[in-house]
Amino acid sequence: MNAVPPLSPESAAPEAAGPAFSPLYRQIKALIVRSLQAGEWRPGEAIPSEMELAARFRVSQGTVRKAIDEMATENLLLRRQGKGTFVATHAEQKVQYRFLRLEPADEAVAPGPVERLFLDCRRLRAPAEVARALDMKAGETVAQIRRILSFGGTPAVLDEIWLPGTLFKGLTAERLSEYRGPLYGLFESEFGVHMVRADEKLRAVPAGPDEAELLRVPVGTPLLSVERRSFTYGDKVVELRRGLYHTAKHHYRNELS
Amino acid sequence: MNAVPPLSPESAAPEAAGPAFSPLYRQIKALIVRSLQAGEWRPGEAIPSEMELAARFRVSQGTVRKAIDEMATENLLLRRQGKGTFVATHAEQKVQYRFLRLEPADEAVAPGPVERLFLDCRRLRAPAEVARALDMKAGETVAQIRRILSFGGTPAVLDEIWLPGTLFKGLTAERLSEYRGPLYGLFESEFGVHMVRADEKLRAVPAGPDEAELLRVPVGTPLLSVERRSFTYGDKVVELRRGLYHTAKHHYRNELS
DNA sequence: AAGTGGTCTAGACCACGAT
DNA sequence: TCGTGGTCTAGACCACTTG
Repeated sequence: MNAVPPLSPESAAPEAAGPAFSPLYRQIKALIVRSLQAGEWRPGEAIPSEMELAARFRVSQGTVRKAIDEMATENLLLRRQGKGTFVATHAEQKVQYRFLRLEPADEAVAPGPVERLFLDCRRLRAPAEVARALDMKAGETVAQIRRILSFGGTPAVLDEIWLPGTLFKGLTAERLSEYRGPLYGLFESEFGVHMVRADEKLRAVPAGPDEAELLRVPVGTPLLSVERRSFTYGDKVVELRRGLYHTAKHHYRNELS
Repeated sequence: MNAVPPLSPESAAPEAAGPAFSPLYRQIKALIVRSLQAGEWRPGEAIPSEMELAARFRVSQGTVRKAIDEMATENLLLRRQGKGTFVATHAEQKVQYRFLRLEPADEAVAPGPVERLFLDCRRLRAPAEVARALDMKAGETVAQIRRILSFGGTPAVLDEIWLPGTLFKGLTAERLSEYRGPLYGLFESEFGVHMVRADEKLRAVPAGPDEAELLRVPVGTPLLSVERRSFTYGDKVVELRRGLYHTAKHHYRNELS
């Protein structure tokens, strides 16, 4: 027994250009991703057990397992032995601020909670550059947020965030201030947009006048510029973010392999 | 049949504090790592087939496979379907400069080859800070290299590299200049030291007088400071490196998930 | 005790590369 | 054609969590 007909490897990619062969577990994975995308299971909830999914897709448990394995290493799902497999979430997670790589330079300093201050939240027509990065037409409306993150009273991050207007309709400064925890948690629960992965481009730049004042540093101070594009399911860009990090007492940590 | 006696799960971690249980495939993985460490197979060479390893360790092919799977995702090994499984190498690899995340900001610009210029290569007693980072006693001898990387004639990276003297005995400026390709390739073939992973701390800093001259930028220009510790098998630190990246025409790329 | 994910095995067959 | 890694299955048992 190989697979239920509509799942047979041939049916997946009959084109001449693409990969000629797609293993069964990848097709299962794609189906599970589609269910996540459709909101069949919400962030934080458990998905069906491996046995149930195996029965549903008419494959063996091992095949489902391999599909889930990949999704777990991509941080789409979270396995907990004895309990089940859960949809990853940015809210109420042990590791808050999953995408923030900034950490205290001095190991002795306890990290402490992050203070969030929202400067403004507006809706406007997307500048050409922003529209291009967000895969939108120039002139469509976007939401723009500016905010500051502080550690122990000292401002360390100045963020400028751009979001597609259609996805974030009722976004206001008020709702931002009320919400506790990371922005991505709010995006999930209030707008049903789950950030799955991101890429970043880092540069060292001098602080401009406005930025210097907001971060309380002299004009020209070197800052770490972090340009991030965030994606949901299906590799769709849903956020453009430009962060300026003051790296006197913090640094950006990265692991290579 | 579970395992050959000396591999029984119990024997792996009888301590009270540590993890009470270590699956068989992790024990196999540890054995393979030990063989790599001992140089049984050199970088670029093929290791024995899964079947051979299964016979050697008296486990099933699936168990060996899971061990190798983990090592492949950690970039210790490289699987090539139909050919075999190979020891990862920094030399003669498609992706040269595996640990260098700098790339041209303008996508239109072809990357082109990197030009390397060695400024000096000395042996000296390790400053306290360097000794601590390299897990050495203060005063032991270390090798220090300074060099510049240029792209298309424009200097972009100024590196200062510290290596334990005991591991890199015959290291001279001459041998550095002669070798083609990434430093880590030379470390592998000439000194038998294979870099397996690294961590980095990034900051934005102003260019000092010397640095400014070498990188041909004005004093005070913001530079991206990249402090890297590199590890061999067994999590042993074997390199400390401080890079200053000029990020006007390049940026440091990172992926988050 | 029951249900979940985690491990291990054994065997069949497929895709790929070299010969 | 052969040997390699890659996929898929089926079944047994283990470890962890909850009732």
